[in-house]
Amino acid sequence: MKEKQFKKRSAILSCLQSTHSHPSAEMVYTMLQETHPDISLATVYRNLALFKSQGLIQSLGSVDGVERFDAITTPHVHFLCTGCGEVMDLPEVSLPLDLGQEAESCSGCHVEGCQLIFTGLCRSCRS
Amino acid sequence: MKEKQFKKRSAILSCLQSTHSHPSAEMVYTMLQETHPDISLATVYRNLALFKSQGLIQSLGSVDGVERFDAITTPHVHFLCTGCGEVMDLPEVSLPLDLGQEAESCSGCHVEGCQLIFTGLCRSCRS
DNA sequence: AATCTATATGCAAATAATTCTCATTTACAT
DNA sequence: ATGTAAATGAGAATTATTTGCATATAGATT
Repeated sequence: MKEKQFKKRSAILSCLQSTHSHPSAEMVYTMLQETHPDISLATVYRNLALFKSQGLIQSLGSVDGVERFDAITTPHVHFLCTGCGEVMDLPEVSLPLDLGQEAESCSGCHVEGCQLIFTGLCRSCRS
Repeated sequence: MKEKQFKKRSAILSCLQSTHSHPSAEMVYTMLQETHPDISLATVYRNLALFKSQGLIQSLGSVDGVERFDAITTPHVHFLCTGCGEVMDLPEVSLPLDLGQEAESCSGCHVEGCQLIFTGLCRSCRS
C-alpha cells in the first residue's frame, strides 16, 4: 500500500501530467472536482508551488493575469492564442542550441532556462 | 502650445521610453513621483493598458506576479534574472527568422508575435 | 491497539495587483 | 463664457494568490 500517501498531492500532479492544456490552478481544481470533490483550492495552489520549486512542473507565466502550468519540463516551444487564451505545444519547432551560449557570452549572465512563446490567433479563433 | 494636451499621459510614455529597466506600473508610478507627484497610480495603469492596446508598448508578462512593460516593440530577446527580478535586453541575440514560419506551418495558427526570454542569474546575483 | 510526531489539508481571512466607479478637472471648440 | 468629450484622482471593488490556524492523516514507536 504505497499509494496511501499524498493521495491528493499525487492526484494534482497526475492531473497536470495527463493534460496538454497548460492549466491554471483554478482549472486543475475544476478538473479534479469529478474524481476528488473534497479537494481544496488552497491545496492545489500549495502543491503547484511545491512542484514548481522541485522542478517537477514549470510555470508558463501569466495569461490574462492567471498563472499557467506545464508538466513537461523539457524545453519546448509554445503558442499562445490571444483570442481564446489557449496555450499549445509546438514540439516540431526547436530552438537553436547555440542561442543560449550566445546569450551568456554577450551578457555575462548564467543562463539556466529559456522560454519561447509565439502569440497570435489559433485556427478556430481566426474564423 | 501643442504640448498642453495629455501632459500626464505623455509623461508616462516618456518615462517608459527613457528607461531600459522594463518597469511595472508601480515602478513607473514611483519614477514619476519626482517630476509629477500629483499623478495617480490608476492613471498609470490606465495609460499603460491604453499604450499596450495601441501597440506603443509591449508587455513582457508577469515577473513574480507583476506585469512588466517595454517601450521597445521591435522583436528582441530578454534575460530575466531569477535572483533580483531584473529584466535586461539582449540586443545581440537574434531569433532565426524562419522559426515563426515553421511555427505557423506546423500548427495552422497565425503567428503575430513572439517572445524569447532566457532565465538565470545575472552577473551580480551570481556572487 | 494507543500514542506521538510531522506533514497535509480545509476553511476562511489576509494580501496584493489590477480594474472600476464616479465625481471632478482639463483641453479644446464653439 | 460656455459646452462637450475625454482624462484624471481617490478610493472602493474585484480577482488571483497566500497565509494562519485548527483538524485530519500517515507512518513510526511504544
